[in-house]
Parts: sequence; structure tokens; C-alpha cells
Amino acid sequence: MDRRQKKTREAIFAAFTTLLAEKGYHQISVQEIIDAADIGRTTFYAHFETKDYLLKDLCEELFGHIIDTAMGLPSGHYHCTCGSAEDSVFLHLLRHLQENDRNILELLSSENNELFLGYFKSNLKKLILSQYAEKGLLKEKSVPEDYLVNHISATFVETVSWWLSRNRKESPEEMTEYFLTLIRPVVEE
Amino acid sequence: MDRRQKKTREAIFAAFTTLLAEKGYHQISVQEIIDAADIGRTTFYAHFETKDYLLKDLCEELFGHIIDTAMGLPSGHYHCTCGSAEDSVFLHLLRHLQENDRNILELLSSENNELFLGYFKSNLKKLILSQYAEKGLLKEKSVPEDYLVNHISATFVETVSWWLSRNRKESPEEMTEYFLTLIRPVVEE
DNA sequence: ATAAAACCGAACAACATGTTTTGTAACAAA
DNA sequence: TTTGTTACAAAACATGTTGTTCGGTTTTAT
Repeated sequence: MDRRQKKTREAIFAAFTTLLAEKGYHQISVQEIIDAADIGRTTFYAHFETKDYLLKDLCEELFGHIIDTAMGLPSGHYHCTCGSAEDSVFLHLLRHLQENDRNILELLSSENNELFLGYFKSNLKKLILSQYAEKGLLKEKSVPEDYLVNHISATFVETVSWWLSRNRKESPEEMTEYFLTLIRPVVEE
Repeated sequence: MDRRQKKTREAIFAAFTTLLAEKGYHQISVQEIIDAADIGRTTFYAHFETKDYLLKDLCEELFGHIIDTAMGLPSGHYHCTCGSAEDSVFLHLLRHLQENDRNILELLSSENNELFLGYFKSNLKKLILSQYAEKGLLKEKSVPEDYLVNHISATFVETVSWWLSRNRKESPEEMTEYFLTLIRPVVEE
């Protein structure tokens, strides 16, 4: 009575993600999701109160996951398992994104990306707060801390967004360098 | 046959703006706008193809206006008519916003602010491009110019957004200082 | 005064949403 | 293997929204 439930939930997520890759969020009707997931109408509403909650749940799962794994890494640096260099958490995030795990990239560059970029940013804030702010790595003291945390998160999101809008021509390493150029004046490296 | 048209257009804009101040964009139905503006259904659709176009037209008018007046000012500085000091264009923008001319502030802090902040940002880019980029005032040369222009615009929008979320406790002068602290490393003052 | 335009109001089809009802299939525990 | 519970399906439903159409009225310019 649980494996079945999980399976349909996944089916809905999958159908929804696929649809999001081809049209805007607001252009997608519940009926389309139902058809694509091949489930009954009742079933959909048994799982999700509304389309907006479906979106919310999906985002929490996706961004919660990607941020949580990054959370496990040490503050400004971490020992990369694939290479030997000490890399920034941000480089790790970009690499993770580039692998397009669970189609996050598709969503972030989809028609309604502001929606997903918003969720991304709010999750990022938690990361910055715990990895930088609470460890005293914020250099700039003449502006409020939460203003600074918000700025760093927003700057990273904008960086990712700019990267995607140009079809990821640059490498994650390059993008990390761009990003660090912008925030180096305010954070300890 | 023209003053009449303009009048109803204004009535629709006014009704729409009022509604936007109290509920989210997607929660507003065309019928509500029609009722609030006290016009016929046919008339609405004669003016705007759809609700989305109404939004677009409204934003173009509002942000186009505020940016255009700022465009008229000299590059990094301008002679303020009210004071005697030379102030940044950004201070001018914040002051203009604080006067809440045409209820722009209401929209920017409304439920769907991402929507309006998006329009705001895209208009800001034009300003930054013409007032800074094209005049060689961008210090940082190690990152692409449009990446930098985007960053400055985004940072300003985030600054405004943060300011609004705290109910404008700070003065425009303070906010300008916060903002300049963040972007001073990359632009000529 | 007259013709063109902008407007109103009501009705319309098409579609979307969320609920309800009735019934079927899966599954876990006895 | 039977039994009771839970998840699902199918269809119908009330409700509300959208954008259009049509007949008729008011405004405005000339």
C-alpha cells in the first residue's frame, strides 16, 4: 500500500517535468498531466491538492536534494572525490547541475524559469547562511548580513541563469571564476 | 473618438493596478477587472487581446517612463534639482520610487512581485548599458560585458526588493550606499 | 445632421477545475 | 486462501473562466 503510491507519485512528477520542458507552467492543464501520467483524475487530486502544490513538492524534492548534498561539504572548500584540488562549493553545484541530475537544468532553462530560479534561490540562502554567514566568512561588515546573504544567493542564481541562456558554452570552472570575481570583494575565500 | 478610448484604457489600468495591490495576478479574473473598471466585456477585449497583454502594456508604460526619465540624466552623476549635491542615478531612481509615482511600489511589493521585478530588470539593463557600459565605466574586464551588465541590474533589483520587503525602513541614501558597496568593485564611480 | 467610432449587455461555446459516486484491482494480514 | 483495507479508474457533475458574436446605444468629428 506504499510502493504503489510512490510509483504513481513518480509517474506524475515525470509527466509534469516532461511537460514543463516543452511548455510554460501556466499553459499546462491538470488534464494534460493526467493523460501524460496515464492515471485517473481522482488519483491526481488524491496526491496533490492542486497544480501549485505539485510544483511546490517537485521543487522541494529537487532543490532540497541538490542543496543538501552541497551542505555536507566543508565551508569554503571541499575535497573533490573526482579530482584532487580543493574546490569551491559553487563549482560543485555547477558541476552537479551540468550533469543535469533529475532534469533540473531543463526546468531552470524552461519557459517559466523565474519560478524555479526562485525556489533555487531560497534554498541557496540556507546554504550561504550555514556555510558562510554562520562561520564568519563574510568580509563586508558595512551592510546588513541578510542583505549580503541575499545578494550572494541572487548573484549565483543570476550566474546560473546567464550560463543557461547561453547554452552553457562556458565550463563550470570558468563560470565559478566569473562568479567569484563578483563576490570576492565581500566574502572570505 | 480618441479621448474616449484613452479614458477607458486608463480606467482599465487603474482598476487592474488596484486589484494587483490586493491579490495575486493569477487570482484576478478578467471579469473582476471589467467590473472594477465599470466597462463592457467587449470593450476590454477591444483594448487588450488578453490579460497577459494588459500586464505587458502596463509594465511597459510604467517602467518605460521611470527609466526614460533616468536616461536623461548624465552618466554617473547628475545635478539634483532639489538638493545641491551630485547624486548617483540609482539614488534618483530610489527617490523616484519612494514617491510611489503611479503606484509602482505597490506593484513591486505585491504578491507577484517577481513578475514586475522582471520587467523592471529588463528595463534597467538598457539604462546600465547606455549610461555605464557604452561610456567605458565598467572597471572589471575579466568577465563578459553583458554578464556584468546583467549583474548590476540584478543587484539593483534585488536591492529594491530587499528594501521593500523590510517596508522601506532605510532611507534612499542608505540604500544607495549599500548598493554601491556591492558594485563599487566593478564600476567606475 | 449624419456617419463613423467606441461602447454596452447578453448570450454563447469551449474548456478547466475540483468533487462526487460507483466500482475494480492490489495487497497485507489472518 | 480468504478478508478487509487501501489505492486506483471512469464518468458525471457543478462551477467558473475565457474569448467571441450579435444587436443595439452613445459619443464624437465633420
